[in-house]
Amino acid sequence: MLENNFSYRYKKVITMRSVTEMTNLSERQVRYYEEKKLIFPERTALGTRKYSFFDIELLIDIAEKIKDGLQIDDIRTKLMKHENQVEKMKIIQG
Amino acid sequence: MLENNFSYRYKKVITMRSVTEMTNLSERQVRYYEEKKLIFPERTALGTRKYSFFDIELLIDIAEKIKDGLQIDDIRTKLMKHENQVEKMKIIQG
DNA sequence: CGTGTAAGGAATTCTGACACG
DNA sequence: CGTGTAAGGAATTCTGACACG
Repeated sequence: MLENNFSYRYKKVITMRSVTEMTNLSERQVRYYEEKKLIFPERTALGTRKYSFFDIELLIDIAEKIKDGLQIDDIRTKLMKHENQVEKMKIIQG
Repeated sequence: MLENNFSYRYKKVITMRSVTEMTNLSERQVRYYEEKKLIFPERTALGTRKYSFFDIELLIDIAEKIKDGLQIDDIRTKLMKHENQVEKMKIIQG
């Protein structure tokens, strides 16, 4: 029992199949969002994609924004902005 | 971003492949421990097993106990005792 | 008892492409 | 632009069994 809860959210262990089940997206959609640099799954030695719980959350968020009429490029820009802000907060807060 | 970190530990999403990679056990071993009622993976609609991070921890724990010379039946007994104690603590505390 | 292995079938995942609009 | 689909190959996972000890 050495591991801590915190890492579970970011560990890439989830298969495409589970991703489609949890997000209600198609494989095509999930791969397309990767192609468009919105998500970054890891690959096993044999090339199968692995996603984290965080990726799942992100995909659900992305799907919602698309449904609201946003374009993928804009979503990526927003995500990157948000990421930058998190980084800045970290630096400011020390 | 609705989900909470806590559930990640128990959600069954990890494939056999990842389990063997993370635990260094063989598929045979993992299935045998299930046969012996030490772990309880879920099944997808199509019959493939899914494990949680908690299952991974448990398997690592089990592997250690076996290496120490314990028998599987004894390990199961211990695990169940521990579980009962956790249950009792919950009742006592509230 | 706990684990390895070969066997065959069924389901998964991948890539690149064509299609629609 | 974002998504569906058919195509074929490669790797995964499953079960039941035989083996060793």
